[in-house]
Amino acid sequence: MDKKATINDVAKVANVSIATVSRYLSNNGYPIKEQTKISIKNAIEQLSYTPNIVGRMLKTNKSMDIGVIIPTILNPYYPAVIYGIEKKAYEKGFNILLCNSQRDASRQKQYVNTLIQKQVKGLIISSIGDDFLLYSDIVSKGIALVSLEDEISLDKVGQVLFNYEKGAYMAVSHLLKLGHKKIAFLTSPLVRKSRKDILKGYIKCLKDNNITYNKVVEINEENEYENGALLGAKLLSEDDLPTALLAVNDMVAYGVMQYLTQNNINIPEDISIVGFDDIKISKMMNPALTTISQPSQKTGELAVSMLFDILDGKESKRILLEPELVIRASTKKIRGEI
Amino acid sequence: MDKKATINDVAKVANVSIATVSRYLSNNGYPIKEQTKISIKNAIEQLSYTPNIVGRMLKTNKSMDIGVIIPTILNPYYPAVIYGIEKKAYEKGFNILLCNSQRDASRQKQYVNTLIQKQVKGLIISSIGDDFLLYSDIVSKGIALVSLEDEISLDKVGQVLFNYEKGAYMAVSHLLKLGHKKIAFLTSPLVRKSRKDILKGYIKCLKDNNITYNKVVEINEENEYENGALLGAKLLSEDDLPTALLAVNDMVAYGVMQYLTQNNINIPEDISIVGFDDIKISKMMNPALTTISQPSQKTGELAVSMLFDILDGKESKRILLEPELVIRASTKKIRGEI
DNA sequence: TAAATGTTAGTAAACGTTTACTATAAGGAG
DNA sequence: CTCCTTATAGTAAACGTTTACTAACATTTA
Repeated sequence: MDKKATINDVAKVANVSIATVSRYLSNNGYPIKEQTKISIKNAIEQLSYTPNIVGRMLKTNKSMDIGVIIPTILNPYYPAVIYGIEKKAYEKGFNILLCNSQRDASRQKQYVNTLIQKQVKGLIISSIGDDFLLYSDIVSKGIALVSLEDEISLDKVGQVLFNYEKGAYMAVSHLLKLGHKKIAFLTSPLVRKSRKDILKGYIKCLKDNNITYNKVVEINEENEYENGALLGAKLLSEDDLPTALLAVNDMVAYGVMQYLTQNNINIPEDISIVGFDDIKISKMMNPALTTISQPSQKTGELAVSMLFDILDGKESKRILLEPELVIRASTKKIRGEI
Repeated sequence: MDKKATINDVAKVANVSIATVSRYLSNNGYPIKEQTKISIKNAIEQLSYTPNIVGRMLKTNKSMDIGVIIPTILNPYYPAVIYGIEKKAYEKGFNILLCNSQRDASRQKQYVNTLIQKQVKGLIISSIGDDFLLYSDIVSKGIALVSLEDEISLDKVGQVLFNYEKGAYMAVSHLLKLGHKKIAFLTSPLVRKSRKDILKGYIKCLKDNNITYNKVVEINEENEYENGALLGAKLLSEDDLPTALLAVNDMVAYGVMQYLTQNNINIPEDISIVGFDDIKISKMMNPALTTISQPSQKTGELAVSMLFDILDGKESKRILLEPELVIRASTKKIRGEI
């Protein structure tokens, strides 16, 4: 708990200059006598000296941190993304500053500011909304920026996107093929572009198949866990029940499933349901959830690679990941069809 | 992308000294003329200046980061803990450096080193194992340390513990009350103290109730998601099947449930199962999982409070959280009993 | 009116590093 | 024996802040 040892202390004990100690530590080919090396090594041990990265950072301006801003860590989709990010970042010796915006724009802005001030090398953000000024501010500070999911109309920004519209289209197609004609879309607030795209895909597929029935059930709450019950209740309160559902994400789907089951509606016998994301547990649910797979871990890994590419001065890219339909037990042919 | 503006640039533009700018920024009662304030404000805007926290940190030695090391982010228990940590930390203006040890001791050690070098103010760790040296190293560097789940025999370390043994005892009691006499314990490698404690509770409860049947099914894999199938297979490969199961955590329970269901064993009709953790989705499973509730978010919040207490020089505490049995649908009276 | 006080601002020394220069000694080339 | 090179090490100036001193006024106070 005493004062931490610095490079000066080490130099004094080893009876060399701080430059030599610094060189010893940086371990770049600079030649140092074996003798000297040993005494420095001993001094370091004796003082249990640890380099102060803050000092180094100030001098070299080489931060080894990347900021990560996500809307919520409670939807397992994001931990999976973070897993990918952390994995790749660790390989490069980078650390992650994790920020949870809680889907709150001012909180997100505050986090961005802090991260800039902390001199992060890069920033990966799954943003609440399209805040052009925020992004350009980051970029103009020389910080590599990668956006997840939401499209940003700005140069020099890496983007790992997902074809939400197509995903929704595939989901609805699947339900139509099973004979469903009354398909509802259950969703959290339609604020993010990704969600709006899902809506688009849903509408488009219905239109393309000349289905007139459509029902969008939206609620104001952001908390996905509790949304299920709310959405379920709202759904059941109306007449003309659908026979199939598309949920904006898997978590919402679970909530709805649970609510419906509790209200004696069987899945998939009475109502089929398709989720969105394919988080790990979706295959463990009973019934296992049919869903649109979005490669979360890969998204994280790609984001980091892209970030390093930008830092290396390469042209910033834009990747559009394609959805995949994973058919499990929560969807089946409509009653009466063979 | 030009050179970032510094406090010197601001001072020059505003035509004042850097000291004045610094005072303006720190916004502590130091009196500054309105006139001066305005010109500084303008200069800052004009240059779109952002303070460099690294410079500040070096001078003040006041880091606003806390390191968090967890074994895996893929088990939703940890994101919930992180949620609690982040929430509390944000209130105090602290940021989180998230590290995923992947249950790998050397990786954990490396992360600890990096965090020390980054001058984190505190460190919250859910550790792989009991590495006394590692801990004392941290403490001796003046970094506040809080350990989650695992007990550390070291002064000055905050500890948020959980009564695993009692939890297991309660789980087994519950199963016994339902008439089960053949209860197996399914677990990932018994390396962490927490897991060993669960085993203890399991054994003790059986002994207290004069039950001789016991079966511990352990596998070497750490990946909880895939464990289920492995454990399930191992279980079914033996004769004398149990009628009830205790899983080391909810994720393992899901895996097992899924495997058993696929092999035409119904839960809870054929086999009852109790999990451990009560992660959010456990109530959304179908059947919903009976489990021992471990307050994840609260654990995170307590850890941060404790950390700040230590930083404030208060006596470091040790909190033992008590388990709670949450009865849901995955357990029922043994076949034949009324 | 002189001294004391309050307001406002500047100077310069840290904080712990890295690194461009510079310096010394030793060994080879001519 | 001079001159070059190579191996090794030191000096000191940065990096962007904060802050203890000091300074210059203006305003009270006695």
